[in-house]
Amino acid sequence: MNSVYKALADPTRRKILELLRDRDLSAGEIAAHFDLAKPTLSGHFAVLKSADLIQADKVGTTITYHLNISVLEEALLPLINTFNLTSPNLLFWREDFDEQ
Amino acid sequence: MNSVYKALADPTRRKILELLRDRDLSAGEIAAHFDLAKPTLSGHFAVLKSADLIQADKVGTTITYHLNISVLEEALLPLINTFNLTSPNLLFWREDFDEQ
DNA sequence: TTGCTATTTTGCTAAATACCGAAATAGCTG
DNA sequence: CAGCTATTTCGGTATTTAGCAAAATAGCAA
Repeated sequence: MNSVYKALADPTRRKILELLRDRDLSAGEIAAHFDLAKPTLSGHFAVLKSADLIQADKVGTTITYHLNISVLEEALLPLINTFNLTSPNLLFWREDFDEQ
Repeated sequence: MNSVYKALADPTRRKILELLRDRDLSAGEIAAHFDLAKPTLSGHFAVLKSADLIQADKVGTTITYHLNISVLEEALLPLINTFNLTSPNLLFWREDFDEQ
């Protein structure tokens, strides 16, 4: 998932994801956390959307963004697994589970 | 930390890291895996080095690159922890590191 | 020394990216 | 309808990036 890694390369976008971890936020609420113009943030939303990392839900004139955490997981776990970045027990446990 | 994410944003560099996971490789050996000119690869090595993701050891005329896995860990674990990316069921989605 | 090998540095494009202000879109309300 | 709000799209610039060929560096060996 190259688009996910590209999306994560920018600190503003990582911060947006972090904000959305706590709760869904509108574009304006997110923009309030940054010293950047709204069109700039809108561009970041588009990058995150095209990587499928966030989802937009429009109600009236407000667009609420929601974190798509499973996409982040799907993209990063291959990396984590390739480099054994977590305890190997996890994989062990999973294999045990499989046998049942 | 930002430099690590920037380094990971390019698929060629992710592939280089993946190659170095198995064993240390010289610049030329790495270059043989790609259809890119050597100066281009050399530029990628420089990016990975400045992110401290790899280490260069020169013996004679050969430069051998070594993966600095702890730097990758240190950079990614905050992300993994922030988003609680360790649920074991997701190991089902394991796929080749840079597939698509 | 000369030549060969491994690799980087230089100098240059083309493409991508981040940013902004202004304009456009779209929904709401009086 | 007109005006207000939320957000995006448009058009532009400045910076960064990925790529290459050619030149430079550096070690080795005849």
